[in-house]
Amino acid sequence: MAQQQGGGNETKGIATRAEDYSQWYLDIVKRAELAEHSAVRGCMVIRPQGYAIWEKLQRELDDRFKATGHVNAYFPLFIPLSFLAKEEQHAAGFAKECAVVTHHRLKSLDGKVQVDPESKLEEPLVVRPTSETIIWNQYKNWIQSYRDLPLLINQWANVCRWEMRTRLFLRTAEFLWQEGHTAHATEAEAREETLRMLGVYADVAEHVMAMPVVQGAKSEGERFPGAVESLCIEAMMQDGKALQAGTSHFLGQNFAKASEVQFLSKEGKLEYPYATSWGVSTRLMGALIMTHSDDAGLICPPKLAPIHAVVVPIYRKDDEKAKVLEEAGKVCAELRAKGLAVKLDDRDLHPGAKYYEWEMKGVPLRIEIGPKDLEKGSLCLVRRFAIEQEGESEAEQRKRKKSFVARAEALASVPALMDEMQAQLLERARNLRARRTRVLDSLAEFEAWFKGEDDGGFAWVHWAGGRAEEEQMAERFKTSIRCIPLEGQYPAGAEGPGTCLLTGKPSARRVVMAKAY
RNA sequence: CGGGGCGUAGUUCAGCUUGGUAGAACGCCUGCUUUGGGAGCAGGAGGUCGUGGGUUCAAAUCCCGCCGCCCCGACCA
Repeated sequence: MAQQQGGGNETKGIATRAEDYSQWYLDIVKRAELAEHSAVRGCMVIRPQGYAIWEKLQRELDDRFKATGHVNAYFPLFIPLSFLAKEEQHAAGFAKECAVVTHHRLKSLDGKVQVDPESKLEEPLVVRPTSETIIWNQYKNWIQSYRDLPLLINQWANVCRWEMRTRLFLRTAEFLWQEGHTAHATEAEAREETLRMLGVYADVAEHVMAMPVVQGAKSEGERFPGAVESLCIEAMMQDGKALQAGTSHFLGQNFAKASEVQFLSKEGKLEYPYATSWGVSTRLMGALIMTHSDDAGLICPPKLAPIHAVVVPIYRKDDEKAKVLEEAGKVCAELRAKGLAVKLDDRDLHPGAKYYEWEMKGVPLRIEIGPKDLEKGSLCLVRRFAIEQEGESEAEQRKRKKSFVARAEALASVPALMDEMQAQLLERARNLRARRTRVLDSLAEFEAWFKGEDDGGFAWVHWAGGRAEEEQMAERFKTSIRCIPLEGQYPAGAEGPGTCLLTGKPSARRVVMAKAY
């Protein structure tokens, strides 16, 4: 193991995926300095390394929102309790995980600063778990005519869901996200919007995060509270479990009715607009980590890497140092001129220490420059990862990641190398998912796979059960319907009707079942 | 909410059973030697031991209360 050095590795090593997948994930988050626990239960601190990735992800998403006609706005953090209560299903769905503000003042009592009991709010304020109700309350003022539609708004915000159990990035009490809230004159238009934004999410997942996803609809039991239909993208993590990576909901007229929003149509009729809402969160950071990283640390796709390449100078004596640093500076400048983010690591540390650190932090490319390179006019390029080959030793793989290339050629090759690594990561993730995907027709096969040692994966199975049957599957196998895939999402041989593996009833199409985060 | 664990230096932890001057490793700072896969030596800085009370000549240690965090499970748009 690369990280097992010099015997006492307690403070240096991280758990391997094979040993303890869950611990491995936590180790990466911590050691790559992406995030850490705060003093507040369930709330994390996103550190600069992690936030830089989130910012790039935000940019990719935001550009696409703008390109599809949306604009950004901002609504309050606090939602009056009565607003949340307006849509019954919605309120019930979030009731168990709300933070509530009940007072507005502190007071020194018995020498201690405490909540002033006399400052009780007339109406409690809920810290938004999602913003449909407060936004639609505002839309009431903005929508009167069909000419006001469609209304296409997105908000970047933090939300709070008082989860019983939290995990860094994957489920935290407070998290960052974006939530799009749109209003449309017709159902068809709103449904089209729901699909369009799901497509945007799938595009970002695959082509920015290099993370393949299945696009589909949620079953009734997994639907967003208040939605008519919930669409989602589901990704597979390296342990075979599913992670819901984004959702796009068709809300029908539920919120318009709850907030009494109506508009006059072209025909002069008073109508309720149709709504959508869609969101992705900092959970995507967890997805990114668990999709690509290895036992040496984070692997970050070039499109999201805050640093594309790190330059590590190598020298012995002062005169060597001066020459090497001069060359390193030039190399950095030339790469930056190509639009790459390059870091010169000239700290007074041994090169090996820097290698381990930047590998842990997931920088795609390392460039070593030493006296030998100056002499030969070459650069040493070391990729963060190489596609695994069967039967290959670690030493062999390490060698394959490293290449000595003539200076000009090396510099010219970097942009293409980034594209290549981006593509390889997607391919690698696709292959991994394919290895853990099965089209199954019997409960016996299903049971064997999910009760086996490796937790199964994505099972494409025929399904005609209802909520009760879903719960039965959850109890027996800890699996759930991740989604009912959209047309075009089905792998070869999985299309068409069949019979439900549990009930034996006829089924129109297969669904994806898996264990989930 | 159930089960388990933990709160002592920046971090990870030892010390607690059997009360008696606050410890280690890593990290950090300084100097010298080093630098192509986690450097070595020497010196140094750094802690009201989570919190409130009790027992005692004396409490990190024993007793009682409280608070907080982590992990596993239940739950989870």
